[in-house]
Amino acid sequence: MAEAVHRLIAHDGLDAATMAAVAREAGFSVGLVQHYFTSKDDLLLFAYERMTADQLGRVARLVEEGEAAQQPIRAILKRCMPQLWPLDAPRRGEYRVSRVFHARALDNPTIAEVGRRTAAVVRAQIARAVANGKECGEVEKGTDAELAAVELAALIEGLADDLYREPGPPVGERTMDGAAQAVLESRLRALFPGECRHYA
Amino acid sequence: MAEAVHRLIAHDGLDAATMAAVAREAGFSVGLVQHYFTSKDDLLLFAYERMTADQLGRVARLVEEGEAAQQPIRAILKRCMPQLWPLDAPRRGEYRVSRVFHARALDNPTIAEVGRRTAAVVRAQIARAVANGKECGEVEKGTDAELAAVELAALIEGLADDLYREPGPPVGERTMDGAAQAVLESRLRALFPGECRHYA
DNA sequence: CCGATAACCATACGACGGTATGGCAACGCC
DNA sequence: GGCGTTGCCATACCGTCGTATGGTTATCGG
Repeated sequence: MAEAVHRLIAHDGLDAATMAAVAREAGFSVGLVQHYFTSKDDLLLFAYERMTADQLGRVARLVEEGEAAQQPIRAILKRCMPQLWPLDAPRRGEYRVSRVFHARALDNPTIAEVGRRTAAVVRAQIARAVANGKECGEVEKGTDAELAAVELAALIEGLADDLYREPGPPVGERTMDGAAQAVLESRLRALFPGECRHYA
Repeated sequence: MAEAVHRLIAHDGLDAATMAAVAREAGFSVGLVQHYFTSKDDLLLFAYERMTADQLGRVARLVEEGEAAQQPIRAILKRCMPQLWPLDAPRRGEYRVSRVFHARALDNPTIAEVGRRTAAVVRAQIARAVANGKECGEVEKGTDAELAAVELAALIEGLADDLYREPGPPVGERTMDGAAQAVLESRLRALFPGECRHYA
């Protein structure tokens, strides 16, 4: 059912995610989804939490893989962050859903809390990455990990908006896609200038 | 009427901005707002355009003032950008409205176009500021103005989200407010390291 | 002064969405 | 084998919202 909600919102917006539509999309009856979710808000909240959990899970897996392959932290971050960018169809869908809930969070404390928490998790993960970088020599000692995390997290979010608005084709003489990648790359290179001294 | 729409959305969300509510808030009858706006979408679009125009106008005025006072470009930018941040009540209102329309833009091409245009204007203004900075010595010649503009614009947007979520009080041991200011300050200082050679 | 256009209003209409209700089938415990 | 609990459904209900309609007042050019 959560998948149905996700599909509907991703494809046609929140208004399309009516109880009847969700039931139809999921192949059940309206009564059944009522049986599992006491209200529509419950349903939406569940779908939202599920999606954010998915996203965080994906990046966690990437981090794990990267660490296993002994990649430098900068490289890991560079692979993780575009996970939250609307670069292909499924992620454009996720972006759409996230924006919808972002707006809904303005008047729904529960949803706002989910958003707040995931944002905090993202920041914390980046901060940890930077701290680790200081440990292993990729990051200069003077760098403020918390501040760097705030910056990078904000950058990802902001660039995601631009990427959604201007997909593929050019803005000016460069594609937004390339610009976003370039900006991220440049900031990561500035924040992680060194080489890891642990891995040969 | 546009003001009424703005107030309602800013205070109670999009759902509160019903035709009847808008009419009541504005002190008119439902029929009258129908008289001026052929549909609700029209009304919302108008209110949205009005708000973005307001914002851009404010920024433009600040730029003008700054130039008149012969402030360095970095200082001007530093004063302009928080205009788009939800730091006080009216700007929190604007932020809320902008998020609502941001979501609505996902399924409404006209609104999306307005968002796209204003984002482009913001980017262009920043890019021009950077270019001017190169001219007058505040910015290093090697800096890519377009790229810097994309970065700064994205940064503002992303930080705005954080600021709305975590107003005033602390996250970790620093207020988000301070963190955002610090991040912006640091990036501006990195991108505008020099002094203007025109003004004594 | 008059007639038309614009400002303005109260209300009716039609549609739709979330929830409530009552009921049917199936399964498992006594 | 009965019986209650659970899974599941169709549909009725009620509120609300956007819009349509018909009419009333005011404004103003000729």
